Amino acid sequence: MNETRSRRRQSGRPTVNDVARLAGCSPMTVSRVINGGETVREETRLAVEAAIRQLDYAPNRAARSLAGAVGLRIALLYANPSAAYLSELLIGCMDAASRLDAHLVVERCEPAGDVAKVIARLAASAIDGFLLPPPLCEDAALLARIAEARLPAMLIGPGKALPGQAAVMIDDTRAAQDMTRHLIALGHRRVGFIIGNPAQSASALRLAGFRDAMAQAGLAVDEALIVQGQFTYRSGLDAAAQMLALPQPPTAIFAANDDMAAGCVAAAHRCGIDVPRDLTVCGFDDTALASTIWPELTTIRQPIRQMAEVALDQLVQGIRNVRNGSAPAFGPRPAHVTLDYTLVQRESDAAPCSKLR
Amino acid sequence: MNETRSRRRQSGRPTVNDVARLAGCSPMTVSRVINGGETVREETRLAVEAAIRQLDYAPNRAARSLAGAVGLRIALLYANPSAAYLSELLIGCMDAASRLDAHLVVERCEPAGDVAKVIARLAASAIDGFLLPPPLCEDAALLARIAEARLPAMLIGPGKALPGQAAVMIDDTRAAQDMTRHLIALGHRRVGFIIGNPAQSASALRLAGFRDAMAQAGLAVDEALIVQGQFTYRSGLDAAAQMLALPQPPTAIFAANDDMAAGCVAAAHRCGIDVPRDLTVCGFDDTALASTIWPELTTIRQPIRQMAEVALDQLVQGIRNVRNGSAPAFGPRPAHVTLDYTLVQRESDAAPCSKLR
DNA sequence: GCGGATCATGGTAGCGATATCGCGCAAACA
DNA sequence: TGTTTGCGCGATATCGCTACCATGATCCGC
Repeated sequence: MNETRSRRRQSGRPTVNDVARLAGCSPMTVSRVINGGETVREETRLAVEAAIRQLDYAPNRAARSLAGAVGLRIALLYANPSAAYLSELLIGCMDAASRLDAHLVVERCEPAGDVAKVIARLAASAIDGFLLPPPLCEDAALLARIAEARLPAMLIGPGKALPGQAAVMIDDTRAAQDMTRHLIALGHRRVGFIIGNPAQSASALRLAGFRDAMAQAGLAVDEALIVQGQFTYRSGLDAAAQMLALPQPPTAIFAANDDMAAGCVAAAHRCGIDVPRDLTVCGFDDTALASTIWPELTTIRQPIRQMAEVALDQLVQGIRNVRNGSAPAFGPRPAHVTLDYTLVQRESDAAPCSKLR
Repeated sequence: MNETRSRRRQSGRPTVNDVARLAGCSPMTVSRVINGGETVREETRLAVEAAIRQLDYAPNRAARSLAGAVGLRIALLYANPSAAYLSELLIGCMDAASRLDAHLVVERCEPAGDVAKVIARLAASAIDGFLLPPPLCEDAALLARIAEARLPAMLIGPGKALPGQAAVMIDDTRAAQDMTRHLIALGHRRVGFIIGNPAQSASALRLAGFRDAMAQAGLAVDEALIVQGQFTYRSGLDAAAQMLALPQPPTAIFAANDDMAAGCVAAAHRCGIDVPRDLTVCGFDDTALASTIWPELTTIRQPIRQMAEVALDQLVQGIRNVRNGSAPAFGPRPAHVTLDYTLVQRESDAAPCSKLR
């Protein structure tokens, strides 16, 4: 009767018992090996590991969490619904969450709102950690509340690496440098720059990258061609209008994000200036807008999905390490992870038009 | 010893047993009630439901799936990465999925690609049903493959209700009527319309709504003011340019989606026409673009999130009903669900300017 | 009015893993 | 030598729920 396996058996997947039998030990020992067991002889461990490999065994999640391994609940907070960013983020997080067997709680959280209440509620509902995409990852009040609740957080794409805060990001400065070099390589000499919202530190980094690259190419930067924006379409439109009204307008404008770049294109069209023939415009972020408008924008793409995955990986691993005692407290151990971006060339850039040079 | 509750007890959460005790029945009956029990007396069901509410009981996911309730895997296929739409959709689906304890598999699927292969792979990986947002919900080849695999699908926002296909949608015709009436109420008489991509049936419905409302108001429609578009920014730009070049241009343009409306605004600005002072422009869908550009678009918002939730609800319930035998096969029982839309008034509309009248 | 179908419900046995004990056995101590 | 650790490991008891029968009750047709 033992050999007539219950038909309830969900799938042909091997179980701890199968592994144990093959390894010649008890299921308990198998479990110990799997969970970073400490008191297992090397020899035994190897046998178990071999058995696991041989059977292609993978622990059953449901059983594991039922048996006491409390579930891991991660809150993904978001504020600025830059939808393109959010959807990529969500997809990355969902993938990682299902892989890591963590439960993802997605919640909107406006910085202007009652942040403390949101955190308190989440903390009370047994949340184990936070994932904070921009602009939340730079919200000091929010970070303080989370720290008070003694909960770990992982920052996604903050401009600046905050000490003591684990983060996944790209190198904004270098990306801006690359884009600037790209413009210079096209032949542009008078290049304008529209700065992003000063409250987000990525703005300063992108500006610095721009200045660096210009300086390295031995090009002087006309301060009249560096205009403050706010990351909004409208601010880009205004900034571009201002630059194009100059006696000697730029032949290219690098906007610190796509929304502002789209505004630039609109401003140019209003002045009867063709993009990219008479003016090159490029953005940053590669949001949906970049490939919606016409001409489609040359921009910098962040690997948002991958960033989300890495962030969740790190967060979950950190929390598990604390739980099983192999780490005293959640700390940014691998500290900050920096991933690669891509320069996406589309249709909004070209060599400068001779008549405007 | 029975009263010294095991310290392994994960949380203070109530269990089926608690509910059963309170309801005066066995845990088994509680389980039946929860899972759309069929053979449960009305009286008993009510008692159980009352107990569940009183204890604020919620089934334990892990236990449920461990106990043999095979997991429900739903594939959400998407193609056109209109990011705004996608992120709303994802959030709605995730909410519903976590509530219903279904596993969501999100996958990109280009209609141009090898659809058959994608479906085959998914079907092989034990997918139980599909969620199809536009434009996939109108892809006949895709629907045929899914039908061949004998898997249920739920359409989200198809223009037309396809017989035999369960769907969640809004009334496109009525929404277009409402928007048109709104324009008429503002005083517009010469109203242009940009048709969407002819491959999506929503296009025809929106056009029909426009014509209906105009006719009802006793206004003649100048066929020169009805231009074919493609749902893209560029097509909207071209269509608007064409209309504005007419000897007697419209005072308002209703574009069948936001991208095209944004193109209209750009075309107007290029001609030195101010929006909304000299020209009213409105869109449809309320994607992120609508509130990104300037002026922000007056448009129609679909309750995408809610649509996603309803779709998943229906799909999961349908599948569970088939599984537990209370339905012979997945069928569009509540058939088509139609949800309400909202007319979002922003800054791109105004009463017609007298000088252009 | 009786056998057999159908219904509403309960008892029991797991699903696959881990928590908790406790047992041997070796090294370390008194 | 007797006792105390401590380590490596196994037996057992759940975790919360549902599948699978078994049960008694009601209902039907002949």
